[in-house]
Amino acid sequence: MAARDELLVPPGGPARRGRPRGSTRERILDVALELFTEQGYEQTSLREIAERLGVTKAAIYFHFERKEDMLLELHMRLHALGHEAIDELDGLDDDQQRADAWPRVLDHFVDQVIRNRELFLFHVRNHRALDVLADNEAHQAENEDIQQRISRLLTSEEIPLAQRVRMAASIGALTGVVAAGGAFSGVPPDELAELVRGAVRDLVVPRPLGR
Amino acid sequence: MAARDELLVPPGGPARRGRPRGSTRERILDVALELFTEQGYEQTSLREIAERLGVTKAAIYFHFERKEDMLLELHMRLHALGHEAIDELDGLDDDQQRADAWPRVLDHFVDQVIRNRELFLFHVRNHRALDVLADNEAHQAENEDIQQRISRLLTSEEIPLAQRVRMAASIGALTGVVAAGGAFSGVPPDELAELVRGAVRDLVVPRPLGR
DNA sequence: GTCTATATAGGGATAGAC
DNA sequence: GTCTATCCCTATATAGAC
Repeated sequence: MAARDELLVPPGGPARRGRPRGSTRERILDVALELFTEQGYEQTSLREIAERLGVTKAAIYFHFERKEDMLLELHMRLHALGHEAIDELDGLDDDQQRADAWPRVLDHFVDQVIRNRELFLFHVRNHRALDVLADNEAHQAENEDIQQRISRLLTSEEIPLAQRVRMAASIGALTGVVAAGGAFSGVPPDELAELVRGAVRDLVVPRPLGR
Repeated sequence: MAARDELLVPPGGPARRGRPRGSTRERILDVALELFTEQGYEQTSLREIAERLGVTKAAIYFHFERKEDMLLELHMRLHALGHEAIDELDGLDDDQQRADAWPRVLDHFVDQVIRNRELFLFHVRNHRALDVLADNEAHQAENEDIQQRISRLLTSEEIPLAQRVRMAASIGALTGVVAAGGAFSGVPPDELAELVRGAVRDLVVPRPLGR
């Protein structure tokens, strides 16, 4: 749990506790996050990362054995964001209950996502690239992520189709706002989160009275 | 207009009018669409496409001068899908009017997208890759696409933030359903489109009476 | 911790035979 | 229209000097 929270410190953020662990390593990850998000993992070469930092490729290999390991570390930070949602869903008995709890879970999830826009966007744009981590131990352990649970819910036959469609739509709506990137980058996270919560609620909670 | 419609014939579909123009070329595009969607444009090699067709890379170069040209041709087919929406938006005077027409435009757009799921998904997953077409003549001519218009609307200061957020969310919602891929692939297009229309309408049309 | 140099693999693209 | 063979470039990754 403590370890989980530690993953959430903002990349390159202010409070660097304990040993001043290699600022270079952090700087590499910062640049990697930025470029992976912008261009995609596979389109980003080590040379590119190294150049932007003013070092050589070989220098990077001192900090990360493989290119994959950067992807892995960034992905781990993201996992932490979904844990509350997972815990909440796991506490329920069947898929219909999980579907009905969706508005509540989503409410909280929206906050997490909006507040970690860049990390989330990195994930959205690279989730296919994560396949390369398939046979990585550390990843296997931490895996079983939200994405998978959600897919399972979306295909569950216990839930009416209309409800499943709206669940998929609500995730998409959230993603859409984050992916609109530039458009809302000036809006304070709390304000944006509130607007998005209102929107997805209308999407996912049936209208009370006749149209 | 006629040419535009012709682009919409289903890839590898039944009615092949005029000269039986090279079935090989069509088969290449079919495979390309599938692999580009699945793995991404840049992650798909010509060797891979060729292998699946049982030919060699060089054979592909007979039909397409450059790899880009496959991307271009698929992209062109997609452009056609957005034209009604563009025409409808272009008929209006200012951004606020366009924003208010959004529900109507979206209604129609949902149909187009759902009925051409694979092509749309191809686009969503590869729109960054389209940058390589930046200096292509044929593309320039046809360009000025919906994506751009939408971005412009989303950043327009004439439209209240809350409304813009909901517009972004509605696009995302549609994308989310399509991207959920497997989950709804069994559902007939018309039924799915109707469900999605209902959902995005709740998102984008303000609730009539007090909560 | 960072460098230069190199090994190895795979990509897109072209030439020329059939 | 499709093949074989090849060119050139860039990618990840490693070895070994400083």
